[in-house]
Amino acid sequence: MKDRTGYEDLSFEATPLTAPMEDYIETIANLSNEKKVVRVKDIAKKLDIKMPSVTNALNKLKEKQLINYEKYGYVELTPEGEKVAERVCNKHSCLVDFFSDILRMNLKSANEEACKVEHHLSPGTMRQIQRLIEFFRSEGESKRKWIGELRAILDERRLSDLKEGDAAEIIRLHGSGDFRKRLIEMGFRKGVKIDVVKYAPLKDPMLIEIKGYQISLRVEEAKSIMVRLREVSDSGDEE
Amino acid sequence: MKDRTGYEDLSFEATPLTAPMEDYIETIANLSNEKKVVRVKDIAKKLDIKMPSVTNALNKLKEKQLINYEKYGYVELTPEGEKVAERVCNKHSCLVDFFSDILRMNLKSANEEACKVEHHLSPGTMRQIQRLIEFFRSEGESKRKWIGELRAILDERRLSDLKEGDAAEIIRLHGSGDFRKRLIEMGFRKGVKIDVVKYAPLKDPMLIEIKGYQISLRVEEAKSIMVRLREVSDSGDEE
DNA sequence: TATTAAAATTAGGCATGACTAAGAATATTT
DNA sequence: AAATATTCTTAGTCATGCCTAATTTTAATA
Repeated sequence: MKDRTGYEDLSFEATPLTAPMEDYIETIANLSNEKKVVRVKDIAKKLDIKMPSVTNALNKLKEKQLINYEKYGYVELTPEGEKVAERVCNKHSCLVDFFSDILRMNLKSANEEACKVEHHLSPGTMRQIQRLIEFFRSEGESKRKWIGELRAILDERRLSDLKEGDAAEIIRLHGSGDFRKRLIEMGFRKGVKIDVVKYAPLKDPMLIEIKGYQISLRVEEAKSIMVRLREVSDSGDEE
Repeated sequence: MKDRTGYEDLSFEATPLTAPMEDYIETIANLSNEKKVVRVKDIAKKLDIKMPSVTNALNKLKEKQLINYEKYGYVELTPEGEKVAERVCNKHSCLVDFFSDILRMNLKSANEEACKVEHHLSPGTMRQIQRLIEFFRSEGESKRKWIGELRAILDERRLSDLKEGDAAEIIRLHGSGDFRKRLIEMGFRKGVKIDVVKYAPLKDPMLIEIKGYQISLRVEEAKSIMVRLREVSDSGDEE
């Protein structure tokens, strides 16, 4: 770090970015595509943190020469920053594909899970996941049947495992006794369609829609209802 | 947190464990199986951190009633701690299976990657991965062929992507010009077996063994040599 | 243009979780 | 049993990355 050597630049990119810093870069990249200019406020909102935290991070990213940024000004990625962003975003979308196309999770969950692990997987691992996805996507008659088989398995869930917006169809009822009887009386039978309207704030009673009626179920109860996902919901984050 | 309410216990398990804390629990569980007693020193060594850091963490885990631990004494998981450990360890081994059996990574890499992401995936995601693994393992004639196809793809790597201890077989040489010629002269031909002996400390020149000779290759050069993994190496962490 | 509103920054604080240095407790050896 | 080694803890430091409160700058409005 001594000056006067003429080699200061060599120390750049030496320290790999931390997970939160990668998140900043990723967020800035995404906002650049959505908006004309990227402001501190936008980043704070997207990451659900307060503005001073953003200002602080931006100063660090500027030091690393990953963004152009002047006090009270807008934020822009440098070419170097773009490179990082591309790397991170590629990881992210690869993981989203994995979680949604292969593991059959809805887009919202896929995105959330991708955000959580994208900073921690090595390039080698990502490459293998990428290939797995490509293989699943490549054509082939016998393959299609096989993938269908797998999806049947992956799409079978406990009702309690579904997310808001998921649509499903009853396969069977586990459990026994009074509760089971009550379910059957309410119309819970094989083939009947169910939509998950939403969860209570505490995530416990879940509100579902069945045959036009909305019913609130305790999560513990919903565990005994096996369903098959009808479509991988595209539930975007409707603001 | 005010006292005199008589309800202090209710606040336990309220805060979910952080990733490092989960690591401590996991490490303690593993050491319990390996050794008679678990000591601060063992944990420090396993996690590659210094002893004071361990002491510090143990005090926190004790507060959360996840371990039994007295000053200068041994460490033991409480029943509550065991529960956490089981949850974490299950995640870990499920991920190791995924990385090794499905993505075809060697055991060492699989373990490393599992360590990095195991704290970040939700139970729902784990369940889906679990099912994917089970599906791959379940029998079926046509399935076997299909899996073989997938493995052929996943086992094809650039020589530079292999890890220490991996064994492979040359598929083809990319690149062109002098370097390619030189490779061919040295015996790099389709079908020839290669073992990765080790990487230099800086990870750049890699030392391989081919036809009984050890050769040092620059990673950049090794990228042009496509190989097929011969066996998923069980390279344990030989101390 | 003066005033108000919004956005951004500075300053200072806090929780995590690592570290070093130094001293105390326990084990091992002689 | 005394001396030495090892292990462990305490005390204090540091980097991250978040926060709140207060201030400053910029933008919008009257």
